[in-house]
Amino acid sequence: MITIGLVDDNPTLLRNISQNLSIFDEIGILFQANGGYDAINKLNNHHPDMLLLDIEMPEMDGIETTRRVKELFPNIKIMMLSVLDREDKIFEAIKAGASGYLTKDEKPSKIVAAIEELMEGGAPMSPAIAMKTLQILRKQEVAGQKTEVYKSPDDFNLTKREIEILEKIAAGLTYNQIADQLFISAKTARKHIENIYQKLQVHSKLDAVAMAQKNKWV
Amino acid sequence: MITIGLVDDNPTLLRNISQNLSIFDEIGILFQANGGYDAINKLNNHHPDMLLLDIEMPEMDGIETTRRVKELFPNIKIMMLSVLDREDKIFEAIKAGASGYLTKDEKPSKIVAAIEELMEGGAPMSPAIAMKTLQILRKQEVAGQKTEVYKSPDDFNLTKREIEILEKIAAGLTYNQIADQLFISAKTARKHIENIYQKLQVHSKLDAVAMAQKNKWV
DNA sequence: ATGGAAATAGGGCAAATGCCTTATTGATTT
DNA sequence: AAATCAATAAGGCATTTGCCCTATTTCCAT
Repeated sequence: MITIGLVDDNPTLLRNISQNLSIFDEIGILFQANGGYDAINKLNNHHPDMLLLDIEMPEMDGIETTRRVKELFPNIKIMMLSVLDREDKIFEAIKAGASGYLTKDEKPSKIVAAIEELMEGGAPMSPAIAMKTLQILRKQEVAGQKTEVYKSPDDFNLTKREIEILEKIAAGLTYNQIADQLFISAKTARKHIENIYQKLQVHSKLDAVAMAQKNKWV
Repeated sequence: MITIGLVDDNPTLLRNISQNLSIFDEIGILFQANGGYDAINKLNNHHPDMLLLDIEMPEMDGIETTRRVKELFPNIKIMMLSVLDREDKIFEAIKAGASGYLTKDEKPSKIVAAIEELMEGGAPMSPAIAMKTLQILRKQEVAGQKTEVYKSPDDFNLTKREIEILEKIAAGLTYNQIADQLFISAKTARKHIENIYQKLQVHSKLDAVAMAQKNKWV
């Protein structure tokens, strides 16, 4: 069962959503809060998998709430709820740490689907919002466009796992730390790194990171 | 009914997907193509609502195909199919004009849901890919507008010699190589580096270099 | 079904690294 | 003149790293 905290300053909406979701067995509403402060307060006693968070609230809005919740409880996922699909709000929300973004007029079944998708690591968004997100991405991309002489990890036959490891190296982790974070033995981590060195033709972590940075893999 | 063109160089996969989708009445497969050229060719006679497009193809890959299709038929929507979820491919694809991105292992029902979401103007993505997209967005954001406040080496009381050493570290040299280049003993080089670590509050070459880069000393 | 990656895990060893200590010399500051 | 600091040099030691080796399991493709 996926546990949820509901946050909205409008009591009527709070009740509506709560009722709509109560039909579904796979969803459990742990608590309801009427604002950002109330939500953070209740998080001290309840630990839901995710928050459904209204973006327009007085005092502390959804974005600021997201920022604070993410700081205190990084593994609680955040789904933004909004009546509007204001472009600037979307990317503020994503920046703050939200992973999903729904308009309030979605059908309950869609909301449940979105909740499940979020738990699977996805980023469910209502269509109009998803489209805005793509637009933002395309725009941003063009702005940062360079002479693209960067090689792809494919050119070196790096596997996904190896790229993952490379990121950890770049983060300055030791073999043991990498092993711990990826739930593998230190020996395996070292083996991966050996293979990376082979493929990249380097001979130290420093060289590997330099290579990764030069090609913008990190 | 939503009409579709299927493009994949692998005949087996082509057949599989086609069979899986044929069960659903709301989907109609207008044509199948085994590559980018073939697809563009067939688009002259058929006009589907969207293309399901394999990203890894010989000759013309999914991204190049997307670019050309979007140029010729801007209102045909593109859903990328891929076995991988490589970050660089994702944003290449989005830039080229794709609106959806699925891994091939999705269940048929999910694929159909994604197709419908795409027609509603959304941007359906498999969870892992959606997460990558958010990461790209967050990263791009930081790159775009940053008022970064860089510290000076003086703030850490680094001496000239120490900065010189730091540059050598950043260049990936070992203690011995640094010693050779600066005409000092390896012991001295190591001592300098110890002092640098002290002052920067770091504990490895990697961390020291990261710090140097963050503050634009290198 | 069979072969080949990819991911996992481990042994062993020499070199490099990180960190502690002390010491000398010259330059700068007080 | 004394105190400080930067730069030099060295000894010692535990840990990490780089690089050999082998081996199993799973999954994918021929």
